[in-house]
Amino acid sequence: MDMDKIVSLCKRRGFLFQSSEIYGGLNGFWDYGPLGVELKRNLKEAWWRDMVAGHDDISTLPGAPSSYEMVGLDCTIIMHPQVWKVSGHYDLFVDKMVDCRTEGCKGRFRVDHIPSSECPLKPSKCPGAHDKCSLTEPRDFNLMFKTIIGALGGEEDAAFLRPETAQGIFVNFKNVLDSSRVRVPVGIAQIGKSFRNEITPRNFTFRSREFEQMEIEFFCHPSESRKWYEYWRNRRMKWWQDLGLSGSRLLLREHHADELSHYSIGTADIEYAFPFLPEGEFGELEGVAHRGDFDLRSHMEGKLDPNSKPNLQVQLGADGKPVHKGSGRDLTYRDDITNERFTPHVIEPSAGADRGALAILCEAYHEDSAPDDKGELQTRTVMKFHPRIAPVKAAIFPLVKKDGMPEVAQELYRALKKKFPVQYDEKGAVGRRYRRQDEIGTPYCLTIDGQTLTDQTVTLRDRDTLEQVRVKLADVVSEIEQRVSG
RNA sequence: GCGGGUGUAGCUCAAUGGUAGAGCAAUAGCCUUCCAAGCUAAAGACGAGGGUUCGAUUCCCUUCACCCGCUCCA
Repeated sequence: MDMDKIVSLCKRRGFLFQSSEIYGGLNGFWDYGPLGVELKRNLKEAWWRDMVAGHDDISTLPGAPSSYEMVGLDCTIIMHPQVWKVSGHYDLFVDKMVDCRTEGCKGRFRVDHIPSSECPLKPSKCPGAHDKCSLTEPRDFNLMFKTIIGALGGEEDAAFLRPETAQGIFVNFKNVLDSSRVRVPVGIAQIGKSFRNEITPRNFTFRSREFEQMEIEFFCHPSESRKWYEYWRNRRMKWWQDLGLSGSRLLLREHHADELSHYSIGTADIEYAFPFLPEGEFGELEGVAHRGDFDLRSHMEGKLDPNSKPNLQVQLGADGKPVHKGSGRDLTYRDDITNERFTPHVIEPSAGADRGALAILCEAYHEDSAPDDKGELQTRTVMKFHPRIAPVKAAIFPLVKKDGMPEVAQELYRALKKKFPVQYDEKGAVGRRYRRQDEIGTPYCLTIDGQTLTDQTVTLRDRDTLEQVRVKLADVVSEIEQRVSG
C-alpha cells in the first residue's frame, strides 16, 4: 500500500493538514480538517462510550475478575512542576547526546550509551576511541516542553506541558475516591493533549510533538493485578479489532522481561503495521502496562530510584534527603468492607488517539474496480471506515434534479441531519456522486428516484458491496441509525 | 543534529534566465432516470528570505517543510 496516496487523500479531502501550512509548516504538528475532526471525534467518543460512559459496573464482564467501576477526569495540561520531578520525567526525559563530526561516521550517540555503542570506523571501537573521532560537547536533549507561568515569570517560574495525561490521574486519585463513591477496583479515564519534544518527528502524524492520548489508570488490589492486566490487555485488543483493525496488520505484543520499565511487571503493546514502516514492522498504537504501585508511592514518598528494582526505594541525594520530595499525602486505599489498607496497583491502557485515527485511515484505504455506466471497470478509491467511525454517515441524492426529486431528498436530508452528519448532493451524474462519497468513506447513499414519487421508497446503496435495496422513506432514519450505531 | 533527495494550482505532473502549461478535483450552468473522467464558462501555482543579473520559478546562499538513512522514542 502506498502511504503517499493516503497522505494525498488526507490533504485533498480534508482529513489532515500540516500545521501552519501557509507559513511553511511546523515540524511535528498536524491539523485535522473538516472530515478528520469528525473521524477523530468518533474514535474518541467510541472509546469514551465503550470504556467509561457506557460501562456496566454491575455485571462481571467477560474475562474480568469481578465487576468494576469507571469514571472520567479532565485535568490541566500544565501541572505543578513537582509532578514531573516525582514521576521521573524531569530526570529521565533529558538525554545527554554527542554528535561525531568525522567523515564516515557522522553518528549521534547517547552519552550514557557510548561504552556499549560502536563507532562505524574500523577497527570497531566505541565512539571517541579513534584518533579521528571528533565528538561535540555533550548536549541536553530535553523531551519535555518548557513554559513559563505568569506574565512576569522568569526561569524560576518554569513549568512543563504534560508529556502524558496519566500523572493528572494519579495526583487526583484521592479527590476522585473522596468525591464519587467509587470503590477499588476502579478505572479513571482521561482524553487529552500531551506534548513531547521528539528528536525526530516523522511518519506523518505517527510521531507528533503535540498529540492526544486516551488513557485509563485502573486501580486494583495488588493480589488481583495480574488478572486485571490480562483482562485489559485482551479487552483493549478486542476494542481495536471491533473498530475494523481486525486483519493481520494488528498485533498484540507482550514485552520481554528485559524490555520492561523499571517499575513494570508486564507490558503489552498493541501495534499496527503502518504502511510507512518496513515490511514486517509494526508501530505502537496503545501500550497496556502493569505499573504496580510505582506512581502512587512516588507521589506519596518522593521519586523512586530506578536502580532499586525490585524493591523500589526513594532516591536519596548526598544529603540523605529525597532527590525529589513527594506530596506527603496518604494515597493508600482502605477497603471499608474488609478493612484492609493497601496501595493499589495500577494497570494502564494508554492509547494514542492520533495514532488510532492514522491506523484507521490506513486500514480504510482501498482501491478496487467498479463498472462505469458503459460497464467498463474503473479504479475506485474507497475509504472503508467502520460505519461507527465514518465522518459522514450517509449521503442523500435526487437521481435527477427535476420532477420534484430534490424536494423529497432535501426533506430526507433534514430529517437525517438532526441525528448525524450527512451530506446532500444534486450535482452532476449520480455515479460521480457515489464515487465522491466512496472517497470520503460514507457508508450509505440514499437516492430518491422516480419510483419514490409513486411508492415512497428510496434506494439504499452500500459503499462496500455497491448493492442497493429499497427502503421505505418513513423507515430511513431508523434504518441508518441502526446501521451506524455500534 | 548529520548525509542524501524533494518543494510549481486543492491533487498529480510539465516547461523555461524574458513572470508558467496540462490532467483530475473544485465553482457556475447545461445535459443526464443508478455507479466518476459528456458540454460550456470562469477561477486557480513557482515554500520563504536574501544575492548575482537589465531581468530569477530557473543560477548561488540562507531558511522552512516533506521523504530516505543515521540517531532518539522514558
